[in-house]
Amino acid sequence: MAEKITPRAEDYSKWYLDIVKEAQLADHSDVRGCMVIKPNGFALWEKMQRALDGLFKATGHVNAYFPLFIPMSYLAKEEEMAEGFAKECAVVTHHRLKAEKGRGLYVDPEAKLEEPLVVRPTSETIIWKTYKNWIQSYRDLPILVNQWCNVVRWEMRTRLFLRTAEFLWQEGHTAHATREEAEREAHMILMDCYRRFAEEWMAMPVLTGPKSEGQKFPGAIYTLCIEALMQDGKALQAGTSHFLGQNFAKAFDVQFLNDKQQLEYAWATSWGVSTRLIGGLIMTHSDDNGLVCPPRLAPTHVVICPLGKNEEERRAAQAAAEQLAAALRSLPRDEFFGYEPINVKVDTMYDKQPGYRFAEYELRGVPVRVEIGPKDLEKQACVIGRRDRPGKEGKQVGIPLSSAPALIRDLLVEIQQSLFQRAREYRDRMTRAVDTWEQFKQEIEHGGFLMAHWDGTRETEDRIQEETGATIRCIPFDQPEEAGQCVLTGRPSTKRVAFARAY
RNA sequence: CGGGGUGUAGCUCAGCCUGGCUAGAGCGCGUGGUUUGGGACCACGAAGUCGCAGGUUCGAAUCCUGUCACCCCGACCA
Repeated sequence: MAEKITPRAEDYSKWYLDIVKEAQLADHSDVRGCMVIKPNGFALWEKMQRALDGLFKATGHVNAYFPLFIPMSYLAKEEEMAEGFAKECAVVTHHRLKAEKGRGLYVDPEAKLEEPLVVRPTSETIIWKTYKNWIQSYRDLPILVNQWCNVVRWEMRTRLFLRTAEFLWQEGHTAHATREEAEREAHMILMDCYRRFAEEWMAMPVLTGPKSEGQKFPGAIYTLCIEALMQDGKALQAGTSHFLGQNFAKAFDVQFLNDKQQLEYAWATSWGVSTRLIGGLIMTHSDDNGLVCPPRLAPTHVVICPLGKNEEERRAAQAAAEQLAAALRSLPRDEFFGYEPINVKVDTMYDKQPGYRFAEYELRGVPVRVEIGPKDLEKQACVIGRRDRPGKEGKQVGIPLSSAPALIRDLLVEIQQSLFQRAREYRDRMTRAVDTWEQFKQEIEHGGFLMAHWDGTRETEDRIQEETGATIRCIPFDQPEEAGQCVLTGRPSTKRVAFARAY
């Protein structure tokens, strides 16, 4: 079975690419480092967008849109950011081509732009340049804006979803009158939007907390992150929320008059998650049979496969399937499914064998599959299989058609919970405390998060990375304070931090 | 940008070293038939200017020169 997918144990990154391909999520495009997101993959992204957008709106944010192109001089205004992104920017230098017979198309040298335009790698600069015009008084604050868009970062090595030259994301950019309010915002986004989304929708447990100085975003005072652990023991940065202080307000001279009639620079945050989350979702739940998709984000919740050896049997089975589909679609809408109807597909690939059809929907990650054949119809019943327990083993037979809709609905909720629980158990099992350098070097080879004391210096972090490939992923909020000694230098430390090798 | 590799049918590749007559296989695709409760089989069929441009030769997928693209490994990253 499942010859199309390279087993995880054999080659994890090949397995990952097989899943992306076989679940029809995305393809490599002809453009280096860029992907074509196929309808299945995009449907997943749309579900993510909808859930996240709901969380942003519920916390007072609104959507807007800023230009794709950023004048190079804007990017230059904030030094750390300029330095951080300089090496990976796509640049527009001309505004016209020429078409000539015999010579074809070429760039018109006459059409050189006075100032090069950078394709946004992130939008802080152009947005803060704009905010200068929006902000004069404390009464104009806060500004709580988000945008859904694409960005380009000219990466050397790319992998579908995890790192592509162009990717889709959302970027929130907020402006506040006080430091406290901005910091509250950065924390709130991380905990109430990103953490909740990761855990409650993606069923992906995450560590939450600041990045170390060495890992923070260029231009930020500090960066908060959600950090997940993939099945191969490598960590994935799944989302970040930055407290930017007054760096961008100062770079773009955004001052406002506070209620004491004093001029003050505005306080900023920015935060984003991207299509990388799709990569994280795949590597958190999927197995050697294909994609496993948590029900809350599944483009299709239920597939019903009517079975029959001839026209007659098929007609009867398909009628029953359509009826069940209609019953599922008309179940009362609830919060779990985003107040949308359950999405049901009736499969009619009769030219393929049943086994092929079952395997196909396992590849695609449909959480629940229903089989209705002549044997079931005799008893007005059906067979229900759950994707998180693939193959024949997870099937329940003889479920009466009349009670199937409610049962399937509950099953979807249960699958969601069970995926989260399984992922959390794995993550917890792969998270362990280490106290000596020998232990550290040995344990890092087995992947997972190593909770170790660190002396807080950049030098130590760099040395650990050089020697082991591991970086500080997160300084978890919920890690208790305790006296200890740095795992490398033996210098005093008050808290363990999470080390891992990462994507 | 350094090191390695590959461009032949929609996909994966063989053929190239040692030039030769209609350029092959598997998968996929189409048609017909037998099948059908965990990835079926048979028959027939469609499909390639052999990455591109030169050169050598009676003759080039094959040899030579140039060029482009992509992949893998390193330095950078959501």
